[in-house]
Amino acid sequence: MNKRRITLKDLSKELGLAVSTISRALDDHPGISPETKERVKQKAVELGFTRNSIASSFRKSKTLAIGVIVPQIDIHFHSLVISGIEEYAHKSGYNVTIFQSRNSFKREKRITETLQNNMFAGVIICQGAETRGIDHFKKLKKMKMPMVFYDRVPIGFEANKVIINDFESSLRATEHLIEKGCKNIAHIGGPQTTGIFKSRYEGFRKALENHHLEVSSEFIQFTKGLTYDEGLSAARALLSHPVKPDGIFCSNDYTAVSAIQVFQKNGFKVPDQVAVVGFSNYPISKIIEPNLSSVNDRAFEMGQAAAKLLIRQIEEDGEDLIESEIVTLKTELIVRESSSKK
Amino acid sequence: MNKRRITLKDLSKELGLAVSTISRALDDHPGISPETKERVKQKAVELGFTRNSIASSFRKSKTLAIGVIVPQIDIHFHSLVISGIEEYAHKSGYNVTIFQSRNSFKREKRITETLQNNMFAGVIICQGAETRGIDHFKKLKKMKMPMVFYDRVPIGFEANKVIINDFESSLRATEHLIEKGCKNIAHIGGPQTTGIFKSRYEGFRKALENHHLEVSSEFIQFTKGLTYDEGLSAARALLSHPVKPDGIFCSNDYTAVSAIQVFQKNGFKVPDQVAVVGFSNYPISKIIEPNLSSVNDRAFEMGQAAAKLLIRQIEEDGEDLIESEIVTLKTELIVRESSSKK
DNA sequence: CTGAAAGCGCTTACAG
DNA sequence: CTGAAAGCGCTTACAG
Repeated sequence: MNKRRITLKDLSKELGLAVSTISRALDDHPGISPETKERVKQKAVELGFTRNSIASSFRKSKTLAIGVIVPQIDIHFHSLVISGIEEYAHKSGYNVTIFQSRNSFKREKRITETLQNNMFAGVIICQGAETRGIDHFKKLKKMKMPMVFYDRVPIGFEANKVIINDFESSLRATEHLIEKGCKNIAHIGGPQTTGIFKSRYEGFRKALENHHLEVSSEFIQFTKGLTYDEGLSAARALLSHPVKPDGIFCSNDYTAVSAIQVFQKNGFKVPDQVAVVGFSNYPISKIIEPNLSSVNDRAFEMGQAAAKLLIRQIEEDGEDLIESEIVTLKTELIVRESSSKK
Repeated sequence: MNKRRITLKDLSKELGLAVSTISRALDDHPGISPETKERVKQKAVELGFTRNSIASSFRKSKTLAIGVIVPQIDIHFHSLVISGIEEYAHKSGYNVTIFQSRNSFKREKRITETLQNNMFAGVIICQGAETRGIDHFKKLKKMKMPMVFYDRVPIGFEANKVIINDFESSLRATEHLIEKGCKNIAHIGGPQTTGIFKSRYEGFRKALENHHLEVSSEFIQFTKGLTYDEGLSAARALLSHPVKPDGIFCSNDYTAVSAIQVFQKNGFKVPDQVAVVGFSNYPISKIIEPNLSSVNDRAFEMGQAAAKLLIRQIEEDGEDLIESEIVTLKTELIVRESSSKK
């Protein structure tokens, strides 16, 4: 037999106080005497009362739950972001519910429909790679759902966003290679249909331009998903040309590791003959030998910032002073051995 | 001005049908005529009605939310487990809310208190390293909260659990080294206060015993957290002895990578002079050179199995036929170059 | 400082 | 096949 949960009514009977008084006492409502509060709280502990937060949310028609839509949670970048979100949300009394779109547009749309059911106070979203159109986001916006996007954000859609400056970060990373004396710098990049990878490529180009360096088209290797295996192929392609690069800027760390390994295996010294810089500062950058220089993309802080922005929006509640805000986090180039030429 | 959400009552007025009929029609209740169902559903779409699931949960006093307590979500093993949980839960119509204990016992206790508020239909838990006692779990159990533990599970507490056979897996991994001809096998292990790491060590011991091999205490290196850096120290300690190991079994992949690097740097050939096997089959095992042999710990499947077990328990609802169940997943030793001696 | 009462939006047992 | 009504547990505006 299931024991029934203790309710306010039970406490009310036990203590001979009105249900409303009990509720207020537990809330530390100002107009309740300290003695009463004490009695009520003691009894609540004694009977093992916990407020039914479903009933409470229902009555107040607001919840303390945040939804997060990510392409895939077991990608380190995303799990770090979620960790940051959870950290900040937890401090503020919110729960975090995760949804994986697995880069399926259909699934992403279905999730946004689920989110329209009042369960969530707000949503944090990283778009899937396959996302076409933004009607599903527009629908959420129309029903005033507080929203924050991060990393892969919809363009041409006014909303709160937390991003890093991919262009600027890549420009600086490439300039670092130039300062180290590299003249023939190659790039291993991601799909150019994705804004952030396009920006990283453009930052790379801009750095070369600023320093009047040329780059032949064979030195630009775009991959579909920046995987380790694609990185191996890209690096081999770079090696197949008569002129060899003396520096490589990669749009993530996996491909940078591939580049290091392929060049080393072919007798090149890293960093002296070819310097390599990656992007994301994954744990592997401190493990691979030589240690990999990489742009710290601030994933954890990105999560915290997104949660902060969202919760502010949830709690300011209607005073639509701010239409939307774009927070750009500062990145940092972490220089390690792979680009430390003498 | 906020538009008010559409409710059943609105549909009722629009269609001249009772609220109860609307509710049932949307539910595909058998006793409603197909024509009525059609009309109702059409109108619902037209007005953009979505059921208020808070109200529904409240009324039915059950939710479709699962809570997951993990030490830290940005550890690859846990993010993979969560991915598996989300995958299965999503298919079954459940949401997944995550909580990080960050290995703090205090935090873990606080989270279990949060979970007692009716918001969650069940919980999946991986204990924190610091957990002392199980009173907080007992409390959850007493209020009939469906629970499943995975990986680091409480001993002496009857509950559903999903685990792998750490002892057996380690025994086999060590025997693999023995079959490859290793005679002096060392071990880099985790804290022996944690059950799974103790079992891995014991599996290692058992394999040696089965083959009448001795091991000196200097060959057993326990670390606090199996980190890469601790692995480096442990490997150096192994090297500092006059007799060198010709095989190393490590309780995770990070320390295995450390071992490979330290031994290589000191002129040892891996696998020919020293063969190495890790545990967990992390992505890095396919990247490090030589590629690392490792035990696939089935993290994703563990998540799926845990979700399946939990949801079954939630939905069987009272028919307490099964007191508790322990699911043991089969692991698999993935042999790669690091242990492929000729 | 405390209480009585209404009502949030839904579901379901009961009635016809 | 459809409807009227009760009620889940809480919060809050109103009254005193």
